[in-house]
Amino acid sequence: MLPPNFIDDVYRIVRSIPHGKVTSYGAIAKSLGVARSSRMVGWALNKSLHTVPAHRVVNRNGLLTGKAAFGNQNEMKNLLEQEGIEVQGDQIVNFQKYFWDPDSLGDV
DNA sequence: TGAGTGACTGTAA
DNA sequence: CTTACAGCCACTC
Repeated sequence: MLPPNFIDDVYRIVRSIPHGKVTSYGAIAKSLGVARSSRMVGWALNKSLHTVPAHRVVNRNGLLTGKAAFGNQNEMKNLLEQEGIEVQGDQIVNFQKYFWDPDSLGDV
């Protein structure tokens, strides 16, 4: 079972994503020790949609899979572009270049 | 109570 | 290269 503070942990990590960077559900899940529950990360974000910069979280392909949750499906793309991230259609260009590993929190 | 669904991922064919 | 399947956990009907 997920820790009761799971959402809070996701909240903290997502908020820690540097400006102009993005990460994936799996990376967050892994960082929390629930690598196999990546879906739960998306679920947690949905619960905290308006309390975290969820637009910085995409799937492992850099695809804006959660854009629908923003109400306006262009909102997520817009937010990313505002941070200097190039988005083509629903996918981040050079995703690997913008990718940020949550585990690098303590590395800095 | 049981079955279906989802902001995912990894592996196999 | 794309498509399919299984595992995962919580929520909703």
